Amino acid sequence: MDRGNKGKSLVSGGHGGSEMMEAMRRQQELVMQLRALVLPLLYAVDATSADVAVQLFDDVIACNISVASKIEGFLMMMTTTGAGGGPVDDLLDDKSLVRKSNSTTTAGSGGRTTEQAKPNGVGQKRRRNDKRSRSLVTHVPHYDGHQWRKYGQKNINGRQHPRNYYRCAYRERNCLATKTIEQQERNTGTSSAMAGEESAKYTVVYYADHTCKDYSNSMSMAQTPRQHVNMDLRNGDMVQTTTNAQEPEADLDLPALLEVFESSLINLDDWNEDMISSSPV
DNA sequence: AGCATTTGACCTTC
DNA sequence: GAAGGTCAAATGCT
Repeated sequence: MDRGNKGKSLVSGGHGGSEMMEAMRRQQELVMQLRALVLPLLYAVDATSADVAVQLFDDVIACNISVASKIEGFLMMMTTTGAGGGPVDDLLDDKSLVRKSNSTTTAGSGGRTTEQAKPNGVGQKRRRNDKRSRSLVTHVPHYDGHQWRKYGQKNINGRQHPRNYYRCAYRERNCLATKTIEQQERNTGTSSAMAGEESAKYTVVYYADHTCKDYSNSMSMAQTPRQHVNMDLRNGDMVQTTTNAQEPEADLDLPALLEVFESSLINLDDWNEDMISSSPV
């Protein structure tokens, strides 16, 4: 439904800062995808080179984050001092942003009350128009450098394909990152089902940031967890799971992985707002 | 046996 | 009340 778009505030185009943030974010995503592609293969060939690659990737990401934070600071200054004013007005125009934090105190009607209102936010509902979300369109929704565990699937009203819900596999480390993956409507004129699957695009929406990053990085330095990429035949979906398989994966879909660099579209409408709303106080 | 996924129920938001 | 998001028991897989 268009419910999710109802409150979608618009960052007016042409803001230099927004464009820069867009580029930085896109760069981050692409580096993460490249990291997920290269490291498993490299570890299978030469662990030493792989360690160097890990450092290089981390350095690139660190540089990116550094620049992004500077831009963020600049944007913050512009908005809090009232200069420009546009983005702030847009944000306040969104009802979801005004949504109070006291809604958490109302949790307590059903049978799971205390279990659900956990202090770390686990069990709290998120909305599709959550301002902290970022979306990505890709052919390979599972190659993002993180391990995910599926926890739900829903048929969405009026959609051809169900929406799949994933949370970070390191949730026990208080990593609240989640994402949803939804296959986009198939293009008309597709002659065969297989062709349709192969060219399928997925909308991936990320919620919250990974707080398990340090852990995964340190793990990759010492012993990169082997990742298995399996084909979920029922959904035509690839599932990346964390296992301790001994053999290097031979089932990585390289063409599909490479394709992501040509086809990924990052929808950054919300990212600028995200940076503003989630900035430290 | 242990772990991940599936799926129906429950809860929150709109 | 409908729709979306999450939980958790059941199920399947390795």
